[in-house]
Amino acid sequence: MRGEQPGALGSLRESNREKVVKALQTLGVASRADIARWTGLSRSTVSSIVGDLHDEGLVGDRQDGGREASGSGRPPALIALDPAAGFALGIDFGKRHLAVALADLSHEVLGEQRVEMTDDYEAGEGMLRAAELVDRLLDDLDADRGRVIGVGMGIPGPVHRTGPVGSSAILPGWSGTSPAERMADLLELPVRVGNDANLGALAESTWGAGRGSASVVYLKLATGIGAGIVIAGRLFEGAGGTAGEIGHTTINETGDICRCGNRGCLETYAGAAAIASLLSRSFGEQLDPEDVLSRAAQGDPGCRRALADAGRHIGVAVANLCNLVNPERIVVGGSMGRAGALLLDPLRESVTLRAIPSAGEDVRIVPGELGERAELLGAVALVLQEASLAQGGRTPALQTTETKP
Amino acid sequence: MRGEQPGALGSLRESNREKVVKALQTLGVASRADIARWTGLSRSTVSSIVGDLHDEGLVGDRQDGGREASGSGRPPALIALDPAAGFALGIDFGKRHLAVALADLSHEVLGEQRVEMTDDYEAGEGMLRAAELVDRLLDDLDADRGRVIGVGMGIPGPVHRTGPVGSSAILPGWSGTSPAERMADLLELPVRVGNDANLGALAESTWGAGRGSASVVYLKLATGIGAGIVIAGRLFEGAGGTAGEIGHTTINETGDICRCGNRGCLETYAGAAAIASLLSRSFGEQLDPEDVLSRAAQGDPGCRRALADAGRHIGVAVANLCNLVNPERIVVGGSMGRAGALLLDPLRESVTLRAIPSAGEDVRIVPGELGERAELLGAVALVLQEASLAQGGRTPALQTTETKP
DNA sequence: CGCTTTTCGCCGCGCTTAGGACAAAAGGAT
DNA sequence: ATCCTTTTGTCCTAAGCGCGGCGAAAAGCG
Repeated sequence: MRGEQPGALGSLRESNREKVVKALQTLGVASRADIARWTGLSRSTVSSIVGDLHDEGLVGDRQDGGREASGSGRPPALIALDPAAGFALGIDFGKRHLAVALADLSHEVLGEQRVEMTDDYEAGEGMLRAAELVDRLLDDLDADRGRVIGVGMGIPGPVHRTGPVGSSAILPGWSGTSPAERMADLLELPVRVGNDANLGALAESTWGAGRGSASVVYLKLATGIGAGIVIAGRLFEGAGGTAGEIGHTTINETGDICRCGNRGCLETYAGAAAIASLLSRSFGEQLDPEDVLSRAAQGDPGCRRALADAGRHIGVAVANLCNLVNPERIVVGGSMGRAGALLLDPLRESVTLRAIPSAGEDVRIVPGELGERAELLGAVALVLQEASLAQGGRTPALQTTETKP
Repeated sequence: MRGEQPGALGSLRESNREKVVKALQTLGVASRADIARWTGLSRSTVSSIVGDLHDEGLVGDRQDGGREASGSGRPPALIALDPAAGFALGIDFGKRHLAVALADLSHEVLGEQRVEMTDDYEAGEGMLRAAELVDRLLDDLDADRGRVIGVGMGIPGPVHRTGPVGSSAILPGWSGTSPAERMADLLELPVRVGNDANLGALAESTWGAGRGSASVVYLKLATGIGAGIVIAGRLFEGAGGTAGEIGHTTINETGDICRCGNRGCLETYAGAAAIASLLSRSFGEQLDPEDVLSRAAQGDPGCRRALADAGRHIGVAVANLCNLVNPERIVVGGSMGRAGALLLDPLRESVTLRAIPSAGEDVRIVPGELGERAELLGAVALVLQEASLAQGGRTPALQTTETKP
């Protein structure tokens, strides 16, 4: 808060610019007068700002479309954000897949590409493949690379703010590298990184089941179990960027050893791998998590029981989370989230039983709406959230590797 | 007089006003040039704003004090927020005591009063006594009641945002009432309520061991165990205002029944009452928490062991909290917090062992600095935090004429 | 006594916004 | 067909605000 010249006047202009851009994002196509009414600014001011935006090529004229019958009077000169003014790129590195997506500034997804990968692929190889995918996607969509304002990158596992990935046991090849920098070098674009649960939280709270809630926790149930916390529309990342690691909540102080080194973590009870291996042992045949889900859907009592138990165990940790964070809504996603009521009902029951009453009553626990696309869309959202359209001062897509969140 | 609604311009002015007030609150006594350097604004702007504040009687001249030897040059005309411009009142309702404090806007505590009460006194009686204490305090200090800008009120137990206290088993007499309204009626002043842990968090993060940290969790260890979470200087209260209830973290799914209705809560293991009753059973004589602390300090091995075990149990819950919230600092207060290293060392050890490494490394766990005054000062801080000195005298609540679609 | 240093008040400049005047472009009424 | 009303967009002016610069004031130091 010191020294740095914000150029106070400029900041006022900038804030009003932001209002106008937001109005255009919300209204889609609008006249200058519409924007003035929506923002509360005067028509003159709006006209001036729209002029700037027009000169910078960020808004374009719309030769009307359909709605010419709005009464008598001079017909409005309709304008809209130029979708081609900027793109946001998202990359999702999954355990067994890789996906990229491109969206324009109006939050419309223009295209996606996805490839399956071998288990635990090398980080370097994954990034090369991702860069290829990005090239192909941009080619296919005929999108100008220079107008990409940023890249969001989803990584499973803890992302420490200082750059290198922590001790992620899910993708061991990623340890010690600084994926953001390498990806930024490869793509020559600014890159922001988020972990899978945080991105899912962002996506569900922006477009999915968390829309409109002030505080949303996204629970990703898969091989690992993670949570992303969104408060007042902003991701809560904690001091070091590792907030939301609910999978390593201690459920039982003398339980099994977890890959994190602790004992009795939630993941050792309710992670997809734990469930599958439990059932494999009992059934005497090798099951993977997908098998568990499909057999449970077909009515297999053992698989149903295993999912219900997992739900109850997760409920213990979620109840603790409700006591601590008291969120308004919890959105459950991830591959195991598809189990639906089989898992969600025992989870809800467990939460009502174990959370203190007022916290338990405040929260609504709902399934996610975005499915497998949650992380990918979240990576896009990470870029759109900071969409620097608002600040006019240029430098949109230079080689500057802004890896700092 | 003629430009009655400058609109956005006013908001800029207001924001700079806020900066100047904040600088004065931080610096205490300062010259205009000091403020300019601190805020980054120009000397002219500061001079103009200080002029406004002076006209409104909010700042006054300080005829120097001591520090005249700061080099050669024209001596600065020192100014300071006029302490008499406004007061903040804090009331702390404890289990066995009642305390009130008065502070001025420069965050200086002008006086305190404290009385002991019988266990579990009636809410109505407590509030009457509090109102009497307030009257006496204002009389003693010769403070003008009309200049009290607000009252902060500390209550042990969950405070639901909608007003009435939830099922607080600590002060059963308070259930169902709306203490804020009753107190506001009694005092004829605006009242804000916070629970004890939240207030402690606010106090320690403003004046105590959490100064300067972006995210602080305050742990109150007493009969109950609670936490207050401060993120970026703001209290995080959750959707319903009950965030931070760490005392009811489930430590053992099949443990003892807790007063909250759940089983195996942290409080049933590490609450002061639980420790004392455990030791009483073993020792065959009635011990209260104070006895445990004093005997442990004198070297009694049983009491030391009990405190260490409590620290370890609390560490389990705190590790979970670190995984979820990833705070920068944890401040330990409350009556049991006085045990010092006896309890803190095992707690730290437990956290390092059980939190995921990156979260465990980020956090520093330190004892509180404010002791018994934490809640009381926090109640004052609750008022000072929202001190509306920043917005100019005119049109305090008229500014909000939002026209959203 | 003069020089340096630091502070403070005042003035003008540039930027921004709000509001009014004015032209433009329709539809409806006569 | 012509005029009036209505809505829109632009231009111009007035006012608010912050910033930089100038000069005066008030010390200490040589």
